Amino acid sequence: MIEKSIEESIVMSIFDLANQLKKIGDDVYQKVGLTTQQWLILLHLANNPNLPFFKREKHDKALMASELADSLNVTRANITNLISVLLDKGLIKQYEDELDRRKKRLILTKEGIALVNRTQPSRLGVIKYLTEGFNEEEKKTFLLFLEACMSKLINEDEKLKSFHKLLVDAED
Amino acid sequence: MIEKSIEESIVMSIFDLANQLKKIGDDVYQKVGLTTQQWLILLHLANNPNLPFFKREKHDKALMASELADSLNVTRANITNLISVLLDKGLIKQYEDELDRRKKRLILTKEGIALVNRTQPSRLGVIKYLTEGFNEEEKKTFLLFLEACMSKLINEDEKLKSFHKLLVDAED
DNA sequence: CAAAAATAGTTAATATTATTAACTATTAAT
DNA sequence: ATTAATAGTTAATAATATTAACTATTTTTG
Repeated sequence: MIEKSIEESIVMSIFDLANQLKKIGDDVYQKVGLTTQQWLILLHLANNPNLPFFKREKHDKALMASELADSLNVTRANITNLISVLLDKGLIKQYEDELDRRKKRLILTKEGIALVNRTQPSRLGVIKYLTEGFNEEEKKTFLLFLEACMSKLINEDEKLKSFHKLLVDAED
Repeated sequence: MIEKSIEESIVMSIFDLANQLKKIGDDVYQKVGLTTQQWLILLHLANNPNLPFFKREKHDKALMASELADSLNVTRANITNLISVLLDKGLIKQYEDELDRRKKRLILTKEGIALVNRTQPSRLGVIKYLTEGFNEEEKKTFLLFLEACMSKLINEDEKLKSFHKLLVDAED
C-alpha cells in the first residue's frame, strides 16, 4: 500500500495539469495546422519572454536549431524534422551565420509573425482563465515554486543520478 | 513583441517542469524495461492515492481499461496496446467482471507489485529532493493551486470552447 | 418488451514524435 | 597540425498516439 504524500501529489498534479494543457493546446493549434511542438518553436522564434528558456539565458542573436533542442529537451535530429515542416509552410526562414558557418539562424517570416499574433487571443484567454481567482501575490509565489523546482533539476544532475543508483543497486 | 506576463510564465513553467520530470522518469523506468505510460498504469493499479485520478473519484473495484484511458487522457485503443505489453511481461493480469461481462478488471501480479516496490525508493528520492527547502504550508498552498487549475480545466469545458472560437472567428 | 443507444474492448491502418547511429562540414582546443 | 567539439543532416526505427470500423454486452426509452 503506497502512502499518501503531499510531495508525490504535487508531482502527479504537475504531470496531469501539463497533460491537460497540452491537449487543449493541441486542439487550438490543430485548427491552424500545427502541432504543439511546432507551435512551441514559433513561440521561441517570437522571443516570447515568458518561456523559461529566455529566463535562464539571454539571447541577442536569432536562435539556432541546437538551442531549440536544448529548450524543448529533445534531440537535434528531431528539431531538424520539425523545422523542415515549418520551412515548408513558409512560417520560418533560415540564414547562415556569417561568423560561424556551421550555424543556421532561424527567424519568423511575415506569415509566421501573423500566425503567432492570430493565436494570441485564444492562448491568452485560456491562460488568464486558468489563473483567475488568485491574486498577484499568490501567482508570484506559485511561479517561484515552479522555478525553484526547475533549477534543482537542471543544476544538480549528479544528485539525480544518485537516485537512479538506488534502483540499479536493487537489481543485483 | 509579446509581453511579459506572470500567468503565461506559470503555464510555460508547468510545461517545462513536467517535461523535465518525464525525462527523469524515462531514465529510471527504462532500466526496468518500461515506458513512462506503462509505469503510470502500474501506479494506478497499485492504487497510488497521490494520483489525481483517485482524488477525483473513489474506486472500490479494480480498474478497467476505459478508466485508465480517462485518467491518462488517451484513447481506449491506446490503452489496449499498453496493457498487452504489461500482460506479456507478466506484470498485470485481467479478469472478467461477473456482473457486467463487457468489463475486464485489471490487477497487478506478484511480479508487478514487486516491481512497483522496487522502484519506490528512487522515485520518492527524486520527489522529496525536488520539494525540499519548502515548508509544509508552502507545499500545501502549491498543491491547492495546482488542483484549482485542474478542476477549472475539467469542469468548465464550455468556457474553454469559447476561447477556441476566438481563433476560428479570426480565420474568416 | 423490442429497438436504439451507450459502453467496453479490440483490431488495423496510420500519423506523430521521438530516438540512435553514422555522416559532413566547420570551428576550437591542445 | 592533429584532435575535440559543435552544428546540422540523414536513414532506420521505436514508442505513442490517433481514427474508424468492428464485436459483444448492457442500458435506455418509446
